[in-house]
Amino acid sequence: MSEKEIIQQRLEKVTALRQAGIEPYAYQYPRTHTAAKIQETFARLEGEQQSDVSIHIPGRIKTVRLHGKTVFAHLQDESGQIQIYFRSNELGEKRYELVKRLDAGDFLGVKGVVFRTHTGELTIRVEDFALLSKSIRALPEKWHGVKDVEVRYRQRYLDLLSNEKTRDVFRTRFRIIKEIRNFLDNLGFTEVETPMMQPIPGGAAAKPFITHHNALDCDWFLRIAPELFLKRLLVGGFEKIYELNRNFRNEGISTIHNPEFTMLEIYQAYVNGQAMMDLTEKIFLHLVKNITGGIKMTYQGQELDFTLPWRRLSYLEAVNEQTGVDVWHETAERLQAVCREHHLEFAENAAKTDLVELLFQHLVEPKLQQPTFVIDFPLELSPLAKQKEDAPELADRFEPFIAGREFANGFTELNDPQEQRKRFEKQMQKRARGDEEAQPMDEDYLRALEYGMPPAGGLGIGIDRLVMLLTDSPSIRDVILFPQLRRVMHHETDRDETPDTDEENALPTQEP
RNA sequence: GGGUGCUUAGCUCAGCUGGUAGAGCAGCUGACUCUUAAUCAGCGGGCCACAGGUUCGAUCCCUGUAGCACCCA
Repeated sequence: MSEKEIIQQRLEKVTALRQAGIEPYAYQYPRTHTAAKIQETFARLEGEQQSDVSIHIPGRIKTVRLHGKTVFAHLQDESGQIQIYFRSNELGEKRYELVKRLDAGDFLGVKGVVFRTHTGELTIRVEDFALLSKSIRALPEKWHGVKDVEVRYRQRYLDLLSNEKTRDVFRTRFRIIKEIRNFLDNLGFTEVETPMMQPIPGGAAAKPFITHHNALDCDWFLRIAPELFLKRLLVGGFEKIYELNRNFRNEGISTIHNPEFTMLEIYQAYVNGQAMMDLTEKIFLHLVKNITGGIKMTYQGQELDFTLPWRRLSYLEAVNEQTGVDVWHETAERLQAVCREHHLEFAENAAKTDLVELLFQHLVEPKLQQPTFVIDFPLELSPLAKQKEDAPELADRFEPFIAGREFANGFTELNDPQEQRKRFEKQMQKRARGDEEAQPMDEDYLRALEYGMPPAGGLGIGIDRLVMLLTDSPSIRDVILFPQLRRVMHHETDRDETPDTDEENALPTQEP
């Protein structure tokens, strides 16, 4: 039977139910127990015993096994599954006829007593039931679930309702986020909110998404980072703050990049980058212990050891070691030659630091499997970070790498407004040379610094990659509920059913 | 942006050297009052992603397009 015919048939069931005086889409159902609660409460029920009182439980029918005068089915709710058992002689012929018309996928509420079957499974002997919502499409295959990755991402609800593992990953994701908030709140940090729509997209090296404000007739940008606004809050007197929310970057999509992603940024007044490095270790250790249960864990078959302290590695020394060249003191020509040796492409006008960064990304990063802090980045790559006290060409900055990936970025915040202005000017020169990711001048931010910003440490942690790590997921799409995919116009079946409407009318519009 | 691969029933998948399509699940009919991937007997269900080309004939070969995946930039 084709999909269309199944839908047609189920719609006929809906009509038939209404004619019989039964509303197939209910408003509510009382719940005394969840599936997990039943398993827990009646765990010691044995033999002919059954619960003294009737319980009520709503859920979705996952499987149905029809046996003439009896029916077994499994009901699934958020907590798990419970078997339910219908008997013709207990329900009466008329009610039993309705049971036989139920489909996998329907939401059902049942009232009954709990007992254990001969094969030992806790089961509800149904005394009464109510249809809560009629499903008119066939559920994914009960044994394999949805496998097609495209369906899993585009119709995540099917993935969630048919694959236990997917539910687990997202439960863990939201537990991680909650755990981070608890951890920071306990340390006295305040969670704040700053603009998602910004007049100047700053705080990171990335291309922004552009949006348009109609009333003001001007372009705004979806933020690539909240950094510059959070530091304005330091100027305003906040001392320990964090923001945990979405950033948007207009870049390619890959297994570790989604155009919108979740970022945690933390700022603390009166401490330096070293303090933020300590905080990074504490946060990671806390999460690894809480989520995986130990201090060592496995990611994609590789064991990772989070025992403190993590290895510290100088950025330049690491590149020197991998290239066998003292990169900082070489000419651009020599660095270009080294890049070519390793088959790395670069722009003809690339600055020396860009070439060194290229070498770092391709030769050093893949080697950093065990948790490692890379420290002392070139200042030119760090326009918002303070210089190292004893090495002004370097930034007082660090990035932790795990499994060959960057997980965070932190530094002592630059609070000298004159120096910050110079850094912006240098970025503007890069922009003029065609570097679209160089950071634009932000006069409003400079003015804030001129009023005085306390010394402070800052830290940003990419939450999606962190969740990938802790759930052993190979792709960022596995940890984002609705990852960004290309637009598909309409499904074949939807097209004929959709009435002809003007494209404009189909879009939601805001009332004046 | 470049390369490679995938797209067959609602779902999970077969399909040989080019001869017009198969299974299991789900669905429908029937049997069955402790089943659990229930079982047994039967029946339906396909624009083989889309558009061209080659051929007497294309799910299969060629070209293009779309979506997805992986690798590279």
